[in-house]
Amino acid sequence: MTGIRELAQRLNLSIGTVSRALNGKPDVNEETRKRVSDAAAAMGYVPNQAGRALRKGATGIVGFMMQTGSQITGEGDVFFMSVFDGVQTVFARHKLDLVALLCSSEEDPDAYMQRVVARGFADALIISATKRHDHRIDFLHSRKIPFIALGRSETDVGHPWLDLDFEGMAETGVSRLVAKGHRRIGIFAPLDDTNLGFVFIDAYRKRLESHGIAFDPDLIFRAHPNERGGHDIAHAIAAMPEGQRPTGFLLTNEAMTLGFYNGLYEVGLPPGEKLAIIGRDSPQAHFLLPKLTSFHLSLRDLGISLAESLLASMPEYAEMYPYGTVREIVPLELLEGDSDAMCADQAGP
Amino acid sequence: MTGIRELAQRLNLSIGTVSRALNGKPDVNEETRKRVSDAAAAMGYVPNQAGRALRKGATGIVGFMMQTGSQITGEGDVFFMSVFDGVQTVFARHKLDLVALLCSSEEDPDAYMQRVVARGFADALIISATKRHDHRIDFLHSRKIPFIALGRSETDVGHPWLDLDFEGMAETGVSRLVAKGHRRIGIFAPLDDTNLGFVFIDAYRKRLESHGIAFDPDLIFRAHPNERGGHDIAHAIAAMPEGQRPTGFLLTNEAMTLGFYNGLYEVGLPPGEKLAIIGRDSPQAHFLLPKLTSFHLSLRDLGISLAESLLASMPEYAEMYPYGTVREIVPLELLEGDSDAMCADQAGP
DNA sequence: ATGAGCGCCGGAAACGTTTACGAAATCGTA
DNA sequence: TACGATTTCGTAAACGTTTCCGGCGCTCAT
Repeated sequence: MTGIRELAQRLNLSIGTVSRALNGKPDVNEETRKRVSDAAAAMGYVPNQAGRALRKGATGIVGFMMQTGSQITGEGDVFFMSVFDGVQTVFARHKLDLVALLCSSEEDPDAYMQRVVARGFADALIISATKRHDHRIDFLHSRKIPFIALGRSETDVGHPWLDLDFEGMAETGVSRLVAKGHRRIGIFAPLDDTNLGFVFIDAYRKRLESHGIAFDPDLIFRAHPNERGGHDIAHAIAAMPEGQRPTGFLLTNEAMTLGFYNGLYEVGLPPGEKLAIIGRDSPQAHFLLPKLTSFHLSLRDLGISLAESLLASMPEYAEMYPYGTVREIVPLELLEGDSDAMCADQAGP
Repeated sequence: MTGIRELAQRLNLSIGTVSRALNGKPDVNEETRKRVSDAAAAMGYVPNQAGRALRKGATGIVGFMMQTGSQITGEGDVFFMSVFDGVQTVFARHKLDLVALLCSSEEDPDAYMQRVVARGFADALIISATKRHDHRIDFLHSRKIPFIALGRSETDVGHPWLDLDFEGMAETGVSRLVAKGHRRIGIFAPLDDTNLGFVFIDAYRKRLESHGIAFDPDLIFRAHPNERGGHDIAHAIAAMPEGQRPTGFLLTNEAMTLGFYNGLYEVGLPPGEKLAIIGRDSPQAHFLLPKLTSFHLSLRDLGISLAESLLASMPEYAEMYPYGTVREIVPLELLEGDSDAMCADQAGP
């Protein structure tokens, strides 16, 4: 292994000078700086992670915490991959490395996160799938670890977060379906205490009542937010007496939208005919028939915002991203399709 | 931050003794060892990653390299998540940490891997989606980094690998379809030079010829190995003149199987009626109608084997996993369904 | 000519941990 | 009692890097 010592020796320089040259410190001659970086490239020198981290007290690593375990995957996997990519492109500009930290299905997620933090593994963290009351937020705040949450939460320590506009989706979704004559509008909600569930149901209920429609808890369908969950809901709907079934449905998850579509075909309730659907857009959804009416969001852009907002809350990057502590709800775009094109007279009683 | 120094001071011990006590070294009194671990737990002491890594020359981290970028995701995401979980449960037993290294869509995967290795970020690596000729293998071997490949490759440095039994899938798949009267059997192949493509096509061709059926390159459908790819193939088939279409089809990818199914419904070629299908099993596939005939494999078990085989090739764990360097093809189980139940007379000329 | 200022570089400490080595204490045995 | 063996612990070096500090040589103004 070629360390900074070999490099210095070969150049007849001290290791201090070499280090300063490589790190862009001011007090080094430009010519020698070039000599150093040339030699470094030639010898394939890359600074040792551990040594640098030990001295600087920072690792240059940001962790993106996700859940794994096929049956309880918090959100769609495609979702994470795209967001991740966006985050990474921003961090790369600052020579920060992003790693995905996937908590094993056998380990407690909170304990896992605490271990990661205590070891000083990452300088900053991105957490997702925030619960209504989330210990992780308190913990990270008490340890003064820079972090950003993808998702709002009731536990608020003044930390930065980004979240999708679930209120907006509920409101335009409900109003759009009501305008088409629907009065029995079903929605999806997660099984656990993920915060988005509360937010979404609240907004849905309020908007219904503003249209003079009573809230019916039987129209809230709980499932895992993945493809299978969507499938399950389709079957649950088919099992209901025909008069009690929803005539319109609102989904906020990409994978679930796909599963729901397929499930409806299976149970003989083709989307757009027997049931009006507004779902979430995704690359895969572009091939659905009938064309899906959906809420669109660039996940890569979401990742970029996430990264920039996190950097804004880190002292050493704050002046490059002078956003303050961002706490923002990002809107989604409505893509009109045919899946909710059912007209009023078909819409039931 | 509470370091080993504070801990030692509080116990009136030297840091050396504390370290030995915590690391299970023999020359420390059992009573003091207990005192130390109790105090460590009470103070919430966790050894600093960087300090330990610097001294030991090993990080205790294993990297699982994946590709990202929604359009070129090498394999299904569900696939990775499940395998990852299996790997992690094994590593957890040895206090090894597994992190997912996702190369950004903007960076060269090879360069990314070299940076990771040169920095001494991970002690060992898992690589996947091996190419027919794969630089990564040569590089890792030359650097003497323990690694295992998920997938065979022509570049062979005597390294350990695990791979799925693509020959077996081709052989039983072809023979099963031929037995039902099919003579035009289509298969999927990846667009790039991923090695599995070559292996699969070879076995397919040989088995066809052993049945006296001529190989027809038009029956090889190239696409990305994901849901959209499956969808694309369905449309490609529908666009063919009816006589030239395959009457049977073989898929080796989970996500693609799902996309293919849906695509076939869209283009009016329902699976099991107009086209016999044998695909890859997945949790999502259990809900397909007609019931999918598929090759099943526990991805979690695959992950476990992967982890154990990697450990077997690491000197410090070799005696716990005395497998030598494993280079193994793992078989898949055939799950009989109805998607290939089409009888001979329907199967066309 | 002399001191201040500046550009550039070398020396050395420091980060937190592990581990080789030696020392002290205890024990058993001749 | 004396001496080797054993147990238990402290000391200090080492891992690779960054950064503070001091020093050299040079220029420029006094």
